[in-house]
Amino acid sequence: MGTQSTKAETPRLAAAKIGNDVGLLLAKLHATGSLLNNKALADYGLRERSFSVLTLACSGLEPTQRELADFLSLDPSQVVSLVDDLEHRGLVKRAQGKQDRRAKIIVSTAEGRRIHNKARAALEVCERSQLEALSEEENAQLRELLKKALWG
Amino acid sequence: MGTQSTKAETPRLAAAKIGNDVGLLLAKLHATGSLLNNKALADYGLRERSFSVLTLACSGLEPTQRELADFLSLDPSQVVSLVDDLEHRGLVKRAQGKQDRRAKIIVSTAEGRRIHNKARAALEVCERSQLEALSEEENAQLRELLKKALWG
DNA sequence: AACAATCGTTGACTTTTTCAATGATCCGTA
DNA sequence: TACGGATCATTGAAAAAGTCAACGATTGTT
Repeated sequence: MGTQSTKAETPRLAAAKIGNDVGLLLAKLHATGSLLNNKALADYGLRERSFSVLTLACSGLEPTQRELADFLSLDPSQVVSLVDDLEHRGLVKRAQGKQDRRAKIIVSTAEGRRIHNKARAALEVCERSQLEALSEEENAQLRELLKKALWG
Repeated sequence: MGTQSTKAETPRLAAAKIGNDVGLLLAKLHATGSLLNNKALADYGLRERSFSVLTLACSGLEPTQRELADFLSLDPSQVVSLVDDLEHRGLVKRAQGKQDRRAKIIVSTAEGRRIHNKARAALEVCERSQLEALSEEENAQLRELLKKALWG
């Protein structure tokens, strides 16, 4: 995640054409965001990824591990580790797939939902501060554009 | 970057509240983008990061390695590796800092600029396909929002 | 029934990230 | 001017993350 000074960074280099490169802008905003998010989630023993898994486990959508891997752009083996960790801590559990007995469905426990609610609140504060330069409307606009870019 | 199927992903899980989490949206778009970008840059022996460094080296802004690290959200030691690689291939060179003799300024060679132009063209095609769900106007809007979020 | 494909899991392997230590240099201050 | 603390690039080691092939169990297809 690189060296991240707390003092406001003077973006002398943003003038370069690269400052228009969507790939870099995404990488940069993602990097600084991850740092803040992970810091905020540390109080709950979570990181960005385990939080994502927990969120989906709490969603009622009953995702399989394969779906989690696809949705989160992770290798299936990484999902195994994440779920192992959450399961050991009693926040989620593996249930057998309904149509497919190979698949395992990840569902949250009551404790998992409790932790999730707290963590989510903390993350929202965090996200707001990350995007504080954006108005409420621009914030929503950004979300919509990202979603559209991903899923049309 | 995890398992990435070529077939269109059915975003069943996007319905979850997490589909509104800016952090996840950024991570996801960045992940899929990186994959495509790196594939496109492979023809030139570059990756996203070395391309970024090369771009800044070509910009005329005469960045120091420290500035590169800050701007690209990398550890200074990672910049050393990236510059080492580009320098060995004759695409950039290290010059002594003007005011500060500790610092090293990274500048492009003629060959570096040649490669950069080709790579940039390839990346633009790639980026356009990544954001094909967005209109030209939305594309520009996304850029502006990301820049504003980063630098106000 | 046989076959290829898919799911979760494991383990090995590579790459990336993180961090502390170092010599050179800069800057503020006594 | 000289001292002391800070910053720069660099190195190397340790930790974390990512990649990949193989496996048993199960599925769907022929």
